[in-house]
Amino acid sequence: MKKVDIFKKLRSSGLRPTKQRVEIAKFLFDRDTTFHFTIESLENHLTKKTTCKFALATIYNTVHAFKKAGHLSEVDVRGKKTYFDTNITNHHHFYDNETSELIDIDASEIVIQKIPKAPNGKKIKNVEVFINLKN
Amino acid sequence: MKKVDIFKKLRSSGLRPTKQRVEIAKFLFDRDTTFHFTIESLENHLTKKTTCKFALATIYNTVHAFKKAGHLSEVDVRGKKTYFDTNITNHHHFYDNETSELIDIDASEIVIQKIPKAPNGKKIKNVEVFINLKN
DNA sequence: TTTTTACTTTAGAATTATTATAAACTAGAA
DNA sequence: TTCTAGTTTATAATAATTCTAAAGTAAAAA
Repeated sequence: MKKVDIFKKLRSSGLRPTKQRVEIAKFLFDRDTTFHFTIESLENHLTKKTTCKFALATIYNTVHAFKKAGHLSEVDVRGKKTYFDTNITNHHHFYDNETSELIDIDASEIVIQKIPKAPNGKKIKNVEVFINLKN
Repeated sequence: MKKVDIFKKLRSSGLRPTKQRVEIAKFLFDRDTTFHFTIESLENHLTKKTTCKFALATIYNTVHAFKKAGHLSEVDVRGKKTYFDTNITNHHHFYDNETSELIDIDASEIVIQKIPKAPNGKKIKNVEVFINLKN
């Protein structure tokens, strides 16, 4: 992923490229592997590794705008904090309870042989597999 | 499930059978099908359908004691509220985003053919399948 | 380039779900 | 019946998140 894409991400999310937003986008999208984070972990990084100031609200707003635009997905993890994922493809997760770490599993790595059909007038939107790990 | 079990549930959770706890246990366990709830939905029912008073803390404490004793399980659902399930067997869920409703799927209804092996020194604790529904 | 306007950031307040606290109450043992 | 340990309760505290309104800034208009 190239740096130039960052501005595309911002534009397509309806966001002006301010200092803060560029730093957030750079950190989230200018990387090769997918990345899992919480607002808290993102804030820690930003305040440590960049020179500019970040209000929490700015981080929340920017992350939500990216999510709304489809550049980030949200992962359901037991607990209070919301986890986000830069991988927006259909995929699954390992979750390590000891370290609270998420690991992506490519959709092709899991094959489901049998699945119940959706109830009444409903359809299946997507299937998420969550594999809890232990030591 | 019979009413007599309720006292067993309470005892095995280390709880004295107070008015409030008996009502909660009766509502949760004296039923044929599994039940999904949040603390809020449980409180709504209890205040409407019973004569005794419930402090929120009592509901939280009782539900957590049941969970700790293994009489309730927790379900990961996107959102702020914690969902509980009276089905403590290994099973899966449909989730209807429109109605915020959970529906149990028996473990035997889903067969997984291919699954990645756990990373490094980790083992698979359990596999949860979450099927999102749409209209 | 300057002005203007609409969008942004920010600190702090508000909200929501949950947990902790400490005083008044109660079940069950003695 | 009395006593003691466990309970309920209202309220405060905490944690994550969202809201707000004033001060700041990017980009369009002049």
